[in-house]
Amino acid sequence: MPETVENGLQRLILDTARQLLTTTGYAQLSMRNIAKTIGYSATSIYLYFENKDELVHALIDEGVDLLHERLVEANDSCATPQDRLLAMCRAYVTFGFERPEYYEIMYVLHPEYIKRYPAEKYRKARRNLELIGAAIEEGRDDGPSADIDSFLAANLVWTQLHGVVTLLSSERVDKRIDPDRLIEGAYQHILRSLGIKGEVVEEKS
Amino acid sequence: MPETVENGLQRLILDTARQLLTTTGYAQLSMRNIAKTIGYSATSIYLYFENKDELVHALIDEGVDLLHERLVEANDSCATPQDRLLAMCRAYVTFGFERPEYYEIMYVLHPEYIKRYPAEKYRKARRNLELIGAAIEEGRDDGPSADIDSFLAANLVWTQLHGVVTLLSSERVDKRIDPDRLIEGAYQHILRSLGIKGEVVEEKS
DNA sequence: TAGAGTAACTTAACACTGTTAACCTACCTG
DNA sequence: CAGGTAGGTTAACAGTGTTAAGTTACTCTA
Repeated sequence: MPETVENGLQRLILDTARQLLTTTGYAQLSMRNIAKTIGYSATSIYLYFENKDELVHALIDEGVDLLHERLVEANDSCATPQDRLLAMCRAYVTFGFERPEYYEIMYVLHPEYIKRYPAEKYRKARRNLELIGAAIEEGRDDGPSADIDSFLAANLVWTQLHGVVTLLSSERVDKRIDPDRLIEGAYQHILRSLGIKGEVVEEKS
Repeated sequence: MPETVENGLQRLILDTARQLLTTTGYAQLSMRNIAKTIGYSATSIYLYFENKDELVHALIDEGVDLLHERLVEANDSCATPQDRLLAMCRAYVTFGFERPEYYEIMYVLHPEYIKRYPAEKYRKARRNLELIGAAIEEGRDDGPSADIDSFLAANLVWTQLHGVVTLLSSERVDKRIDPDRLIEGAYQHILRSLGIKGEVVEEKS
């Protein structure tokens, strides 16, 4: 029965859950597995989390923050709006492939979780889309339009990227399709449909 | 212990599974639930299906056929390639929303299933994309390009539609976004990026 | 200092899940 | 009539999330 000196068991549970999620995947993320690895009984978790959903919500929250960091980083690393948009698209897709477990609980898993997902966390998730929307807004050739339109456009970018990430990483895309070409094609697809004249460097691999 | 006169229990199991899937959703589709509704024991199912995966594969197969019918129907109902492409996009999205349980097992659920998904069924699923690819190929303004390119384009269309369907039906899209506008926007997105000059009728609702 | 209260954690149990092994029973065949 | 087998069954295993009840051990108060 180990005892944490610091903030207590809650932190330990969350850390273990995150580690278990990233190493063994969501399928192995059970209350009993978490408990076993920290040497507590499974029911102890319920002293700090109402149920598994709430625990997963906390992990989703971490994932949203993680993605946000990456998007901000991409956004800050480029000067022009076109480059910023493209960099954020790349950052999003990279996140999807590098942290599939996070991506899964954030955007793929059954929305039983989401139903009870607190509104405050929704707001955090929305920041990411607003970041994309801002780049679109600034990058428009024909002056600024209504805010809601660039937000809609951001959502269209999102759906495109989400489709690429999920279908590729679930291996549902035909093997004759080169993943990189599909991804780069999606970027071109996005830029062209937004009327942004930034050309994508042709793939070479 | 009811007894089927026709092809036997296999058919009955499959019919019940399909009905259970569409009425109560995948979450309630358990071996014991299927067995209970037909008045057999759960283990009887294993006399006709190796495991639950194989049963789900059969249902996926039905879903693929169902979607294919709808796409062919859409394809046949329009004259120009542009209209055919748009009609198929609409048919795909409509299928996704009208048969969410089928869509879920076909394109969303965890790919543990897909891993063992037989190659023959992969081929059937590919027909749907080839249908879209053909319309793109014919609709191109600048003459025919290589076959693989229009197939890639078809996959890009697919990822866009898939993203819209999954994010909308999992209620992850911001409530300030009108679903219909997002969907129609996706169609415009697709047509514009493909360089197809067919204009989409402006939404009015 | 004794007693009460409570915080932190445990075990046992319930109702599920997919799946396997062993069994039973009725029928068909040599 | 004996034997094999097709087509079912029950019991069980290992796993899941979750709840109820029980057990410590520490702290605060009269």
